[in-house]
Amino acid sequence: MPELPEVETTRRGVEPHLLDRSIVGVVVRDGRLRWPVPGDLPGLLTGRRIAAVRRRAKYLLFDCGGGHLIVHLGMTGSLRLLEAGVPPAPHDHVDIVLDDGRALRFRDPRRFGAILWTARPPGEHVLLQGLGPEPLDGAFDGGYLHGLSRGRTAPVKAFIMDGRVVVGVGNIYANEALFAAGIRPQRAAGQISALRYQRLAVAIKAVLERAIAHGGTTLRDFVDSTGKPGYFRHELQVYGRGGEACPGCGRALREVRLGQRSTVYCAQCQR
DNA sequence: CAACGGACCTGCCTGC
DNA sequence: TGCAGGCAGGTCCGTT
Repeated sequence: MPELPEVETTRRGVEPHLLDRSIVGVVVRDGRLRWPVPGDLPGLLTGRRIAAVRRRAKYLLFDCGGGHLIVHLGMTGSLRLLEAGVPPAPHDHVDIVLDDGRALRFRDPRRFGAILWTARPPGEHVLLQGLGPEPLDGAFDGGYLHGLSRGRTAPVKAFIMDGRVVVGVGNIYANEALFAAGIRPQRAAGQISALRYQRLAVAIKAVLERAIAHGGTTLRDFVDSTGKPGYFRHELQVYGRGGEACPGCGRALREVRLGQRSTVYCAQCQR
């Protein structure tokens, strides 16, 4: 599921309900996530007050004062805020129970997500080290992409999906941004001009911001903190539309596999 | 380093 | 109807 817009939608949904709430209990029904949930997570969290909910890349960071809970939603994860007494469904692996009786519930059918704890500044955690800039920050622009890409032979789509280059751009939005910028996904990253990278950086920012405004994209699993899907799916120009008419020129969109990922583009509009 | 394939895991859809 | 195979929003890890 979650690329940056879905994670940010989740963050915005849960934050107002968590700020200054205290954690009174933690229920781990299945701790077998991408990495095992720390066995002492209930002990680590119980009694702590949540001071902030931040996001770095696709990680949610819950500032608990004296430590941070790190949550990643993987491919199929979601976080919902539930009233007391809602019985758990399959794949509802972890509940964090708050002092108002409600619970933050983590669901993740494929268990590619993660729930970790760090007592250090979260940016020092091994998973957050070496990450590239946030795409919506000013430091991320066409000049940055152009400079970093010189000499690279990998396809530009793989380049912008590499978290060391820029974070938060997953398969859906990489396809969408490349279409908006008129760049063919297979083109070697190192042979794209500065001007075209400028267009690409603008396109990445625009598509992510629009997706956030629509509450993210739901293909199957993603729901926001209230359990509702995101509505950006209806705005997608190319992802999931292989064989359909290009919104720009009307020719059939092509669908290929690039780096084992479904890739859709218009051979006419994207060069 | 950079690039690439495989791995992790469950559910859903397609085609035989 | 049943079953095998392929595919899905991520990203780490090992090999070349």
